[in-house]
Amino acid sequence: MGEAAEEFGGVTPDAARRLLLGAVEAFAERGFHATTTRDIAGRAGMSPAALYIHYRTKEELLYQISRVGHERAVRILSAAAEGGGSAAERLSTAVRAFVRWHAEHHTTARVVQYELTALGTEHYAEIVGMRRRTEEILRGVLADGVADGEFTVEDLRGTALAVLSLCVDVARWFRTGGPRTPEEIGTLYAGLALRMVGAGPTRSSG
Amino acid sequence: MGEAAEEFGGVTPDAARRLLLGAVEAFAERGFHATTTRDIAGRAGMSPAALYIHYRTKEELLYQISRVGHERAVRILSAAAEGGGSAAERLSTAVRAFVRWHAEHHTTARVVQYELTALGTEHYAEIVGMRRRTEEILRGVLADGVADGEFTVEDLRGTALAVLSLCVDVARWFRTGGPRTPEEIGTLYAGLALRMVGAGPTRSSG
DNA sequence: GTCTATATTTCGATAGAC
DNA sequence: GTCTATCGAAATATAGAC
Repeated sequence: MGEAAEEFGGVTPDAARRLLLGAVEAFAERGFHATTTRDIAGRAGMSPAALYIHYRTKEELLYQISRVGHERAVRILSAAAEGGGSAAERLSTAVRAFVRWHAEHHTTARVVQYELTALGTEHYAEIVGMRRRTEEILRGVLADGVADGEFTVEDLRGTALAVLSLCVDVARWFRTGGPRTPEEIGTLYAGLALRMVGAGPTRSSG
Repeated sequence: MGEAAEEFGGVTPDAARRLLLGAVEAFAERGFHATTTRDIAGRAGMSPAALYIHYRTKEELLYQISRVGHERAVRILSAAAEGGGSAAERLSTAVRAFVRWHAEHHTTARVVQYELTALGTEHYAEIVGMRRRTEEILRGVLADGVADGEFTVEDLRGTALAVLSLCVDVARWFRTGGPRTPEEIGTLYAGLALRMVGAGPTRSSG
């Protein structure tokens, strides 16, 4: 199927997982509102009615995708950001891992990052809370680097947001089979992020 | 109404412009597929049927918004990128202007940047062509800077795409009344872009 | 050009057999 | 737990009066 299988491997029963994977693909291709429950059920090899045995509404499918995806994204970012090493090393590792996830799991990531607004009010609020945590984690690394004198950043909040923008947007344009591997993009972006905070390798000025 | 009025001021007759402005607002808030023609007509103070006097389909509204918006965005970027000065000056001016437009006209920009996939096949192809031009313009500035020795960039294509990601993503998160003005974000991002190409002011290494 | 009224289609979700 | 069949609502787009 797709690279989304890895994210939702723990979902049971089997039919519920197949429906979730079908929904990820469909939402990523067409968007939540343009996707029909018939389409989702069809991708899972089931009748339209079968969807409602495992999920109460179409929105609940989006919520589960969004929740599990955000949990994974936060975990990946925090594992790198709160690991060992200098602020520069942690920033580099965090951006590389975060970007790599957005490229490798671009189908899931696209839904996670760009279909938020289709969530119901309460689900939306919950997800927004997780996204705030994401910003805080990255801002913490930048603050550490500034305190250490490793980074030169005037607008901490704005720069952290910019680095996140860079990472997240990978999900929008990445296509499997393109000229760069997820690993290569991760390495490129880690270098760009270091430069953005004033810690990157610069030219030998001329 | 909104900041979109400026973009579409030249559209006549009056009813056609009001419908376009209503569509921009609705598409930006809910997305193309979640927006009803009744909603658009309602925002324009008209009946649902009146829409079809001025536009053949809902998709044609999106196409007009997308076309005019992309034309404006390309013009803003190219005016700065192909102006005078060093590569660093042109990059700085281009990013500042491009970001500022995405912030000031975030409603239009959100539709322009994130509702592309709802376009019909032929319209989509036309818009993709304009977006390729956008990438080429920015890549040209970066190439100039590398040739001059002003910039240090290994992956020209990847770095140009990253700078564009940064600019475009402003339309996703910007809210009027937030802590920063469009001008301030433009200045911040111009500095970040310079750093990304190895031309930014860096710390006095310790 | 704009309205009221509606044709036609399609969608999300449910009922009931198995 | 899955299916066939379908309900009721809502959508895009059109018809015809004014």
